[in-house]
Amino acid sequence: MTVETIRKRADFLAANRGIRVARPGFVLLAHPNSGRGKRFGVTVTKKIGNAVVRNRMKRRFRELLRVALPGEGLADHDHILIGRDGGVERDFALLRDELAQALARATAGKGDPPRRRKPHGPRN
RNA sequence: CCAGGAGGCUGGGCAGUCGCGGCUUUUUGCCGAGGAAAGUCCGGGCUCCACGAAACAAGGGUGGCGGGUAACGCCCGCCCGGGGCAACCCGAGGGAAAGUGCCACAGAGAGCAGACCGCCUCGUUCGCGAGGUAAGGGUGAAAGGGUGCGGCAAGAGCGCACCGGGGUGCUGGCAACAGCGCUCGCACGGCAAACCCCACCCGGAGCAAGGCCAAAUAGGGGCCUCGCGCCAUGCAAGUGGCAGGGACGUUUCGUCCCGAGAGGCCCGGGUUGGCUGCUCGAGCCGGCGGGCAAUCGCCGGCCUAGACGAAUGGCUGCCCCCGAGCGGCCGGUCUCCUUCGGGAGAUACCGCGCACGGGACAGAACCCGGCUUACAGGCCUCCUGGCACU
Repeated sequence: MTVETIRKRADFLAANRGIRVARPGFVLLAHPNSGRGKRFGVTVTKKIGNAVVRNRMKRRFRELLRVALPGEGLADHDHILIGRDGGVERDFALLRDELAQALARATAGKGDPPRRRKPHGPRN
């Protein structure tokens, strides 16, 4: 089976309301998509680095998801990986293990609390 | 060999495996980032918009001369000025005799010059005063040509020679310009990256340009068919009454609501989306020819990413380059011993082996020509100066 990529902005925004699991190199979002199969998307903001760094991170994340999703992904869910600082240098095998852990937590329904927007004050 | 100058190339390689984007005969196979893809600073192609042509105005740009080019602010060659022993490097390099403006501070004086000190002459009450003088001192970024000789009271282009400069003629050069002659004692300080003047160039916006297709739902327009009860009032919209239909409640009845559209066909616009523009082009490679060169011509061959939440990646092995570390190692080198066979020790340096770490700047987004900036390491060519050798 092929795993589709997510291309619509609305889907990315919807995933924000799903299960969220944070790991050192990335944040995993999982959100039910009403029967459209396993899909994935990648978000790397300009905060992470220049075009070379961002593209490299996206390529590595795609490879991670391509390997992991058919076996460990959540059925009929959108999976989004958000890049964090340090995700480019991090060892690929380590990232693979961390993605497996994150998917296991998401399957069990245990996510980290969604990020709360603080109108003022420093972000933790 | 050392030091220096100029220019060009390259930007890890091979293999396996799992993937991604295109094309494909959809099994299979082929192709798939850069020299800067970057900054978006110039110049074009291509689109749409505006516009009789052209000129002028405004605004912006360019600025020695000649050539190259589709074009350029780019490139090549040359000239002039400056720097360097030299190779070579640097220069926004038109006009200051069209006009306006500025030249701070210092200084006596800063642009139709100017006597502070000094020098000279005369006078003198010996304190100094009057006059001459731009050679010397001092100030300054700059003091109205420079050096020398003559001259003079002291001086001064006052006179002369050479250099510089202005004017003019001849010669060479396509030209910028150069050389030579004659002439003028010198009249015209600098700044135009101050305004300005002169010559030449420029319409605007950009592939989110532009073109095509178009579902569901809602809405617009046209035509046809059927329908749009009665009374009162009002220009009309509307309002009231009666009749009709519906909802609630078991019915009489009460309360509330509805009461003019419906159907068919056609047309146009158009959101999300899809297709196109989209890669055959001022193209790349090789050869020959013209030209000092930039570059141009001819012939032959080749097709070389076209993505759009955006494809080039992950892992593994071998090799290459660099770094520091470990090992004294059948190498080199050094020290000591020696029966001259060799032996023992050392390891800064060269070489060797072993694991370890690292391999730059950076990712196509309509396409070309440039410029600028970033860049680990490696390779090549030419030239200059010096030293050594034959």
